[in-house]
Amino acid sequence: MPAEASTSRPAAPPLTERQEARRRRILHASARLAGRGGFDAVQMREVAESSQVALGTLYRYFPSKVHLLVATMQDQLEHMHGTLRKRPPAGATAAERVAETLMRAFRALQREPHLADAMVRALTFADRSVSPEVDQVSRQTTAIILDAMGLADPTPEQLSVVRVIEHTWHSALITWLSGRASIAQVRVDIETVCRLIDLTDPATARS
Amino acid sequence: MPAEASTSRPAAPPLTERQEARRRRILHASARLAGRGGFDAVQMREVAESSQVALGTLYRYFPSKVHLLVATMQDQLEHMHGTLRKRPPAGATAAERVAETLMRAFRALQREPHLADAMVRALTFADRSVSPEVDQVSRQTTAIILDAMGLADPTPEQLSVVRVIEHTWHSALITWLSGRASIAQVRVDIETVCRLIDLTDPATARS
DNA sequence: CGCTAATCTAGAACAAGTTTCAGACTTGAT
DNA sequence: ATCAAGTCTGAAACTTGTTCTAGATTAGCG
Repeated sequence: MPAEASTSRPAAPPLTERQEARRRRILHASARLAGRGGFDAVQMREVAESSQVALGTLYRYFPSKVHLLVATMQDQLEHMHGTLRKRPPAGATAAERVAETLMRAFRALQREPHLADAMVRALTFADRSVSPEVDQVSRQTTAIILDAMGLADPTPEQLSVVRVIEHTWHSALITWLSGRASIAQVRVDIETVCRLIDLTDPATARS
Repeated sequence: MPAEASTSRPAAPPLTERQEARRRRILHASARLAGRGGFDAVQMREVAESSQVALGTLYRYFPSKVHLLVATMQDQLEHMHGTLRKRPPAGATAAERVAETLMRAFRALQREPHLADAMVRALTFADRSVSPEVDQVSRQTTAIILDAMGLADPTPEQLSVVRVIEHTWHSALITWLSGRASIAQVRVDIETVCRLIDLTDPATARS
């Protein structure tokens, strides 16, 4: 499977400038509303009005609220990945670096808990019709973790470890967002799951 | 914190027989509809009609669709735990037994993928207002895993491992349900995360 | 039994996601 | 410049979760 081709739909027609601008306005409005009351505060009519676009147009760009929020998350993740590239984690072992990276992301989310709520809820609530977009988010997250590990071409075993880390990351986030786990618990759980890394291949520790 | 008291609301008034029967009918209808089309197929009006109860009554018993589906999951989990007790897993190590238990549960869910979809989506979509109920499900799951490990009083470290396993379990289930991961991948991920068990305390292996 | 409070019912009403449609506007090609 | 095809708009309609109300029923109690 080709690396880039798989991230774009069958043949995404290129957007004109005005269309690109509309798309931006929509994503911006979505993030703004989400930053206020979370998932419920992102109301499609309000997003449309706020981004100066007709409701029908909003649905042409994003076929559902979940699509919209997942796209919003893609947007935010790109930011995050960029930021992380600039100041890479400094831990000695791969496990430490991944844990540090995730905790850094976690602190960023803590600053915008409502936005985090909207994005994560959308992500886990997404059904099959959103699979390509969710998958894209997953790939992006995988890339961030592999970056932190300093791995270029992981073994299937290591990929499984990365998936388990992502599982833990998403689910721990949810339990925190819904008030069922403390920040401390999330940290401990992240550190716990990161131990799997050195278990799989202690050689990645120093490199 | 008291063991039993925390699972029941401030003072759950005892239900009369007819009320108990209504509650059963509702849960049964919910599971039946979920078994067909999953989350979307569980429509409150239809649940009400199907269980011969007025819509308002349904909402008195379960204050939202998510509450209803989480309660449905509690119901199913009890079944499952009972079944598991009768034929406990036979692995040599704690990790093997937990993996076997989860895979058994997974196979059960595969038989009713739509029901699984409805329950898991509800679980992860639940907001703070459903926390007590979701927490109850979480405790039940924890109990099942600790049972499989053969642990009576776990350390905080071990509890973190169990939480990570639960995180992985839920999230892996979601990726499978939304068609983004294969059954084989789920198995591998479960086995991967279970390795954390022996890492924490190899002594639990035989017991 | 007869009363009172709580519960249940049928149905309307409301809220927000989604769909639809007729007409106005853009875009790209000729 | 002009035409056809595609896109955008505004507004109404539809769907399903949720709330509300007025009246009927039931449960518990003296």
